[in-house]
Amino acid sequence: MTPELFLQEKAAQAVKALYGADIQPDSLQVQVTRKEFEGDYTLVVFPLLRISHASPDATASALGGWLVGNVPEIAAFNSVKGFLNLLFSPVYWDETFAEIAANEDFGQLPPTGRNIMVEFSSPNTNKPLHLGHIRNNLLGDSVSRLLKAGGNKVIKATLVNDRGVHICKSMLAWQKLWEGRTPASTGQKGDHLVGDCYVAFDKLYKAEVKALMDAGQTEEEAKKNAPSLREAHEMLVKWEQGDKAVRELWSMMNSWVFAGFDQTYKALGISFDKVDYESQTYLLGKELVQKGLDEGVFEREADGSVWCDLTADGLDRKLVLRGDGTSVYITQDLGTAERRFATYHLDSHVYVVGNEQDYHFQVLKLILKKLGFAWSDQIYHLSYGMVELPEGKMKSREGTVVDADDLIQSMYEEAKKTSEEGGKLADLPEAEREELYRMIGLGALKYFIIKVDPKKTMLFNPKESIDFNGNTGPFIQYTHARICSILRKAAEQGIAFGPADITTDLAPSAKEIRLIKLLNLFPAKVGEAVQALSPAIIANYAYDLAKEFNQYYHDTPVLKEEDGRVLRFRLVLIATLARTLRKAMDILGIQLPERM
RNA sequence: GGUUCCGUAGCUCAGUUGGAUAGAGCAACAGCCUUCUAAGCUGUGGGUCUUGGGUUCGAAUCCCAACGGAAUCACCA
Repeated sequence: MTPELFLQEKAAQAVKALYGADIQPDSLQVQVTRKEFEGDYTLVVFPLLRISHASPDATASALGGWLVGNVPEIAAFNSVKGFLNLLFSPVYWDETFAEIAANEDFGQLPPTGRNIMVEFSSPNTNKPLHLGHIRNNLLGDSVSRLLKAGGNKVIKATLVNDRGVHICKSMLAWQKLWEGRTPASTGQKGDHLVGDCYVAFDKLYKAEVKALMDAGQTEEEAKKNAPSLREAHEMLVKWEQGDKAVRELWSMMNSWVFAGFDQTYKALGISFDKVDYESQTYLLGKELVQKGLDEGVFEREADGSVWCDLTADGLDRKLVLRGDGTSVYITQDLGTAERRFATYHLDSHVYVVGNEQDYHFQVLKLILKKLGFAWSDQIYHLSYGMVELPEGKMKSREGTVVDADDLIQSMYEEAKKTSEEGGKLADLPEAEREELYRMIGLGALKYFIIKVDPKKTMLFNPKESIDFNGNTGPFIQYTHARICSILRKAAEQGIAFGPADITTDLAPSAKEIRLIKLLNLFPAKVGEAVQALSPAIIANYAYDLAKEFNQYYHDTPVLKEEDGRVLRFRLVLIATLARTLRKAMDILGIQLPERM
């Protein structure tokens, strides 16, 4: 039981005993005492004044007196302006800590029996991944880990957008300009090669548009009439008809992109349980259109197109099937959602998709609800904000995108540079050092992205690069490495320790109590983060833990402690701290090195 | 114009179901390596929480309005 719940319960008993009133324990407000006051937890007594009919201080004193007299765990109290500060006994903290230390899975919440699918990443196969995709990938991956820590069964899924006119554009440019070039022949990563094709197409297209406009066409006409765009559309039609040559070219170029993506995913430490390809799912959802028509949820226009009228819900009319009978984006999403809930017996489905699609998901949920699917309420759009550069939004056409591979590489180099300046790893074999640089660089990148509340637009300044000091991934990794160093030395000295070394007659210092209190918060933080689908909560918690340790470390020389029992107590404390840090950072997908 | 989201220190961000004197980091300045790793620690300066109302014992937090910024409102995905 958390101290908060414990106090609420005891305080409710106190109110009953003193004033004879029955109140709900959870209606009482208990919070961690601010550090400028003396105490561990604080009960806010204002809401109780109408029951006590006394002044805030008198009420607080009466309650405090009762609690100290009747609850052995509570050692002392003081009251300040309506805030009742309560001090727990050292025994209480010893017991609390002993429970944490003995629980190998501390922070892992009990099983919920729920199956949750998390869809994220969902890349287009016409260009390489950039910083915006990184935010998506890291969020999706850590939310998956978070939900797992919350006791759920999680399926990580991605839907690769491998078909459509945008891919045809790359294919066309390749045919026209670079036929014969392959990743093998150029040594270029496949996704970058195909991305270059896409850029080349755009250049060609723009030149054609300009030429047409010079010849007297309006911009609108020119954009529609540019020959390369027409060719791309023809190619898409051929693709849909299953034209052999087009399909072969398509498969080949897609395979290059996949190989490139795999490399990037591997570098990011991200994997999926289930990969869907849009080329195989884009026809899904059409039978739902019929169902909708049968049930009168949809209506058909004279030209054959099918619509869903959402104006009564404050939205617009939404097209769900084109006049020519082909499906649109949302048709497919309706179909995949239905199939997934049925196939995987999902209780919930999280979509990690940028906030530019807020409207789309609003519509998706609403239509599914109108179609009578009870699970439509269990669809969560984890909507995240854009990553902006100091100059504003990233624009691929203006070459202001931050490429994912480049960024990962530069993080690695930064880590290597910083580390070599310190020179602490000189004795390690090269391969191990390389592995550490990779871990630290990636840790810096991941933490930088994840620590920000998902829904906020965030800013990335490439010139200032990502910091390795302060509230950063490497700071937490460094803290862990320091703890490991102490534990290593203790082992060298032959000191054995374990949870059994925590006995109730040891009085933890004020700083140790702060650490225990903080540790104790972890499961609640996980619960809160699961509720909010926000790994940022865990990131900021891990930072607090690390910072608290660093302050402790600074003036508590653990290994110099002469009293063997106190020494072992402290070793258990920091070992538990390290374990909790690992669990927290595991939720973020960040590895913690033992040295750095 | 409709809808949704955001606005906290010079900059990047925290801030729990409304609670005490609003917190970190970066940047600036001043200290601390003979002591378990200085990617660290300590200190100083820096705020009309965009603005104005309202709700109440109490508001950065909840409600309304205004201002500023973003996204979206396609037979694109």
